[in-house]
Amino acid sequence: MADIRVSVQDGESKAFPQGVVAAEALKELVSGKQRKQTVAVKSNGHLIDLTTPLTEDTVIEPVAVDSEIGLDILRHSTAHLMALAVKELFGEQVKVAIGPAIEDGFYYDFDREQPFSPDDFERIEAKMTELVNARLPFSRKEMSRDEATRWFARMGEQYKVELLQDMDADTVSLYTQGAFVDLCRGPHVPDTSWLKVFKLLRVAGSYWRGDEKRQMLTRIYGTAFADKKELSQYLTRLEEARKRDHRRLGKQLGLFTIQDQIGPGLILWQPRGALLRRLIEDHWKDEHYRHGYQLLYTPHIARQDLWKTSGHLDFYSENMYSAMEIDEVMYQLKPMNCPFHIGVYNADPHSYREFPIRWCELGTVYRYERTGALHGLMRVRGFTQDDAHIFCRPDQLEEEIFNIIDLNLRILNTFGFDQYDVYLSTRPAKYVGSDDHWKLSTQALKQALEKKGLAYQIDPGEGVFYGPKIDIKIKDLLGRSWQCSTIQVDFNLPERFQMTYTGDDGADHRPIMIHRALMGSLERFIGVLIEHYAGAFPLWMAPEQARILNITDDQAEYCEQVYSQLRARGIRIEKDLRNEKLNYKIREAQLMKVPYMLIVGDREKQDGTITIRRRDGENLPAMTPEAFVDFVTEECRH
RNA sequence: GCCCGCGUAACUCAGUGGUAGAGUACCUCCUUGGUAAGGAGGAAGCCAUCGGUUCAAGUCCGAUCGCGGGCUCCA
Repeated sequence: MADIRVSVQDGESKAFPQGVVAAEALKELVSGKQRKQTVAVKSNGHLIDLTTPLTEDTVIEPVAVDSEIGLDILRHSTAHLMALAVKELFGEQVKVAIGPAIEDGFYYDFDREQPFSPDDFERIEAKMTELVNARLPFSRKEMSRDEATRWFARMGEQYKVELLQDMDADTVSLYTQGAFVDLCRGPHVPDTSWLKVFKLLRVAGSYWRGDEKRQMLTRIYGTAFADKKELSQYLTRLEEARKRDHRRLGKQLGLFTIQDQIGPGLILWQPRGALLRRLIEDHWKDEHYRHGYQLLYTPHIARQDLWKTSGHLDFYSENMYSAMEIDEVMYQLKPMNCPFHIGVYNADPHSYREFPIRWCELGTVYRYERTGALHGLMRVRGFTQDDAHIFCRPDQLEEEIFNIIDLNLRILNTFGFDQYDVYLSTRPAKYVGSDDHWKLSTQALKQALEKKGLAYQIDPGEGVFYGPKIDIKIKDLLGRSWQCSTIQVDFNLPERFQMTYTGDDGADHRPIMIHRALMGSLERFIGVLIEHYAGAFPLWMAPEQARILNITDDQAEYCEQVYSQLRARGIRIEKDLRNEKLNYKIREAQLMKVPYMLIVGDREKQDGTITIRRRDGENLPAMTPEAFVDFVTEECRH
C-alpha cells in the first residue's frame, strides 16, 4: 500500500504508511509541548479524533485544548463522562437523551423517574473523578443506522432510537467510553484523563426535543476547562455577573420594586427609577420629533369587538386578560397598541400625498405571561412599548425601513449598545397576504439591512403570520440575549380595518403598515441598561448626577445655597448634610453610583467653590458652582 | 404551565423537633471628623399562607401563593 503524505498546516510534512492515526503523525511533526495541548485535529478542514486513521494525503491542523473548538470538544467529552457516571450510579433507572457542549459549558438530559437534585452532584462528581483516574479511552466506531437503531432499541434507549429514526445518514458513529455507548458525531478527547477540570452547576427541567407536550427530562448543567485557574476565573465571572443583576441593583439603587401584594410581573417605579425612565422617554420623544414622528396617546382598554376585528381574539387571546363588563358591553385590556393607531388613521380620509405617516406612542400594554416566564424587568405582565406605526405606499417601503433601522441604531448607540444580533424572519407556514406582498416586503427589509451594512441571520419561517420582520437582540451580562427592537411589515390589519387612502389615480388603495419598537419595552430596555452599566449610568441619564457633602455643620448653610443654585440650573442634585464623617457619606454616594460628589469644607466655603470627586475616585480641581454647570452640560451633550 | 431549589426583622443571611439570632439599615445620644463604614444605646419578626404529624414544629409532611435556575413561550 502506498504511503501517504501528512503535513501540518504551515509546518513540516512527512510520509507515513496508510492508516496512521493523527496522534502518531503529530508525534513526528510537532513539538512535545504543542502535542500535549492538542486535543483533536482538523484534517483537510474536518475535525477528527487523534485516534482516527488517515487514509490519504492530508493537511492536519492541531486543535489546542484551550482554543474555542478545543474547549467545545473538552466539554462535549465531559458531558459523556457525566452520562457514564450517571449510568454507573443509577444504571437501568436512567435513560439518556442528548448532551451537547454549549457556550461556557455543557449539559446532558436524562430521563429518570425521580429527577436529579443538586444533592446528587457530589456523588456524580466523585464518580466522574474516579472515571477520569481510570483513564478510559473514547473509542469511535461506525455502523449502519439500522444496526445502531437495533442496538439502542435492545438497550432500551428509546430517545437514541428516535434520534436515529429522524436522521438521513446511512452510517452513524458511536463513541464508547467504559460501559457507556453514545450516538455521537464526535470528535472527543482521546481518553478520560483529559477531563480533570469540571464542575456540575445546576439542574433544570427540559422537554424532550423542546416540545412541552413531550416527556419532561432532567438536565444537568456543568462546565469544564483546560485548567483549574480558568475554571475559578469563570466562577468569579459568574459571581461578578450576579452582582450586576438588574434585580439586585434595582433594589440597591432604589429604581423599582415588585411586590406580592401588587402582583407578579407588575412594576412599581420608585423615584430614582421613575426619573431614569423619564429621562429615557424624553430623549426618545425628542429623537422621534426630529425624525418626523408625531406622538399619540391612546387608552388602555377597548371594547371587545375591536379585538375581534383586529383578530387578536382569534390569534392572541391566550395572552390577553379576561374581559370586563361595563354598561353591559364587554371591554378588554390592550395587549398591543396597533388597533388604536389605526383608529386614529381611520378618523380622517387620507391621500397618498400625506405619506409616510409616522405615529409613535409610549403605549402601556398588558399581556398574560406564564409565571415561569416572568423575570425581573425583562419579562413582565404590564409594560410600556416604545411603539410606532408607519403608514406608507409600496414605493416608500424600502426607504422607510432604512430610516427606521437608522433611527434604531442611532438610539441604541446613544445608550451605549453596539453589539447586537440581527435576525430577518421570513414567511411562516400559516400566513395572510399575497405572495407579491411578502416578496416585496421581505426584499425591502433585506435591502434596507444591506444598505445599512448590517450583518444579519435569516430565521426561515419565523415571521409573524401577517408579515416578515427584523428583530434586533441585545445581550445581557449573563450572555442571555433579549429581543428589544422589532420591525414588522403588516398586511393583515390594514385589510381587517378597511384602511384606505386616495392614490394619484383618484382610486382607493390600501396603505402598507409597519409596526416597530426600538427599545421594545421600557421595562426590558432599562433592565438591560442597568446590567450594561452595572447601575453606573452615564451622566445624561443618571437619576442623581451629583450629591453635595459637607464636612462639618459649619458648611451646611453654604451647601444649601449651592444645592438650590444647582437645582435651579437643572442639575439633578441631592444633598447629604447629615452629621456623619466624610468617609461615610462618600461611601454611601459611591454605592449609589452617583457620578459626582461635591465636597465642601471650610476652604470651599471661603472661596465660594466646590471640590469634585468623580465616582471613579478621582478628584477634579475646585471650581465654582457655575463652572460645574457648564462642565455637566458639556458632558451631557450627545 | 412543567422540572428542581428556596421563602426567618426593611436588607443580607445563621438557626437539623424543646424559650427566635447576627451584621447592615432605622431611631436616640455622644462625636464636628478633608475623600469608601467614629462610638454607645434602642426599637424591630404570626419564621409566606393554610392544613396535617407530634407532648412539642421556623425545623417533618401536604396544599396554596411568591421567588430563583432552566424548559416552553415572548417586548
